[in-house]
Parts: sequence; structure tokens; C-alpha cells
Amino acid sequence: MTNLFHDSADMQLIPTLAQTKRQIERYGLDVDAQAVLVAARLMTAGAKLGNAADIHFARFGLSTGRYRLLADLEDNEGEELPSQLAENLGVTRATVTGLIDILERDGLVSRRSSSIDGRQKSVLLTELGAKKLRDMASEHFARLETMVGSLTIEERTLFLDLLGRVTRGISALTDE
Amino acid sequence: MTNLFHDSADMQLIPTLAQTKRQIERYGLDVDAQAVLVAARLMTAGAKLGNAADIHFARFGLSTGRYRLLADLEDNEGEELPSQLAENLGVTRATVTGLIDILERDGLVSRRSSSIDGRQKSVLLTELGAKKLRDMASEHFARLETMVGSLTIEERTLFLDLLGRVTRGISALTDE
DNA sequence: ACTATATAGTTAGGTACCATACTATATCTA
DNA sequence: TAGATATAGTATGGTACCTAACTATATAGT
Repeated sequence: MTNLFHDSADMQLIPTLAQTKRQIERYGLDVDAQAVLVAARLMTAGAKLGNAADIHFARFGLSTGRYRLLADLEDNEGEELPSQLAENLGVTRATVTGLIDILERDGLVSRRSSSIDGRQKSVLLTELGAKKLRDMASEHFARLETMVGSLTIEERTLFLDLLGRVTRGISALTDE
Repeated sequence: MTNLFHDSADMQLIPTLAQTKRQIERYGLDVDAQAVLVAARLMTAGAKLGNAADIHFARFGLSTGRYRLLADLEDNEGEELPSQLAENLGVTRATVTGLIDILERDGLVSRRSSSIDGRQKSVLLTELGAKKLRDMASEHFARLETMVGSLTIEERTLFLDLLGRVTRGISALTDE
């Protein structure tokens, strides 16, 4: 069964403002319901977007993580160390190992041991990998632009500012 | 190893504007780099928030999905059908089954077969489950509010509007 | 009433990512 | 230069969620 609900226009309504207000009032807390909604809906939106992105990238035989790795490689002259990739992508080295395993199996990247430092194994973008990026670029970016199409140029800048500030606040969840 | 990078203030900078511009120019595409950034950073932010939320909920022996299920149950007089829960949470029934399995094992919910429709098995919030929600409410909401604290009241409303519009556009990734 | 179809929930198997722990190599310290 | 420590990459095992297929029950068509 496919979860068609994800694609519906009502997705943004999870959770609802009324629901959030009831929850806050139930315990008599002094909290701004809009603030809670921002947190909750950003979580929902992020999850749904992550999901949709994986469906999108699956068209090209990739996942979100594998695409991002290829793109970062392309942005660094086609060669990087796994540890650099991990830092650039904001994931762990262990995750990068897994991504490379599949990309190498599919012939999109290759590994090469360093002659300078025996611990290092740099990752190279193959011609096939570069071709994959070239072939998908047009459709990929067109879809992203369509997705954000309902925002004006000014609203996009504004959204990035607000998103950045909320993002910096995420540590409030994990602190202490 | 813990991926401390996730907690850093630079998290929002993945990917960078310069990176995105290079990528678009490489293929000579006519796309707004800000639009691409909105998509890419929302994905990053959502993933990181989801991660942080799981760390947050783990303090209380819950995951994000299990908390949302309990909260939805509480908002529906403590009793719901798995299919209703799936719709309310925006996940599949299969996922709900898995969430209930663990919540039932931990004594926070229980299952009860319907006498009206033999296929249905409603889910009930137990007293222990209700207590869990009561006990965590204060800290939970306080953290959420702190997270969004850098946005003014007006900005929160604005952000929700913009986020909602981008969210509705997500189908552009999966269409056709 | 009997067959076909739809629905509720579960099971099975897959992907993505994480944290932890391990191996091999390099570097610092004394 | 020997031993301690740090670093690079990988293996292992776990969570969350998904899709697809399955079982049991209910409903509709003839």
C-alpha cells in the first residue's frame, strides 16, 4: 500500500493548531502554541520532504545521501577523502562508508589507497558517475524549483533566514 | 563516535549558496539558486531536527513516532483505531503496527478487539501512558519553545505560512 | 446465498541513517 | 626508539519508516 496521504495538500496540517492548543491547555502550561507548531510541523515537513526526495532520487538509481555525496565530489574536482565527505555532508564516517559501498558497486565512484598516508583511501568520481550527474541535472533542478515555486524571490530569502535561526535552536532539544 | 557537527551552528550552511551556484552554472541551467537552497536546507534541517527529536524523546523512553502516537491518542479520548492513527500521524498502517507493538510491550497502550467489526482492534491509552505524557509535558514543551525562541511571534506565523506553502509543493518531486 | 471485492491489521523484507567498537596506520612524547 | 595516543576507514548492530504481500473479516453484486 502506498501512503498517498503524504502527497495530499493537507500534509501541512499535522499537527493542527487546535490540537496543539488543547495539548498545552490540558496541562496548564504557559507556552506559545505557534512555537510548538513551528517545531512540530518542521519535523513533519522535513520527514516528508526526505521521503519524497528519496522517491525522486530513486528515479536515477540513487538515494538522497548518495546523490549528495556525488554532488559534493563533483564540487571538489572529483576526488575527496571519506572523512572530508562526512564533514561536508554532515553525516558520520560510518554512513559515508555505506554510501561509498553502494556507489562503488554501481560504478559511480572508485576507491584509491593513498601512497602518502596508508590509512587514507580517497574516493574518486568515475566518468559514469559524472555522466549520471549531468544526465539528471536538468530534471532534478527543475523539480526543486517547481517545489519552491509558490514563494517569491524575497520570500525565499526570508524563509532561509528564519529556517537558519530555527535550525540553530535545535540544540535546545539535545542540550544538558 | 558522536557526530558533533550536527549540533554546531554551521549546520544551516549545508549546502552553501556558493556550492549551489557552482552546481547550477556547471550545467548552464536557468534556475534560482535560492529556490534550490530552500529545498536542500529544508531537507537538511528536517533530518537534523528529526534526529535531535529522537534524542530528546529517548530521555523519556520514547521515539518521535511513539510520542506522536500517544499524544494523538490522548487527543482522542484515549482510544483510536490503528487506521485512524495512521491517517492522523501521516504514516502507514504498517508503521503504526510497529509503534503499537513497542508501546504495548512497555505498557503505555493496550489493544482491544472490537465486538462490532471483527477486523478492528482499537488501541487504548493506559494509565501508565497518560502518566508518561503528564510527566514529560513541562520539559517537552519548554524545550520546543526554547528551540523556536529566536523567532518573534509574528515571525512564527510567517514561518508557518511559508513552510506550509513549500510543503504543498513537495509533490513536485514525486509527480508523474 | 455465493462469489467477488474491499478493508483492517499484521508480517516480511528493504533502505537509510546512526552510535559504538574495531583494525590499521601515523604521530607525539619521553 | 619504544610506548601511548590520535586518526582513517570499516564492521556490527540498532531504530525508524517504507512497500508489498498475507490473513481474516465485512460488504456488494448477481
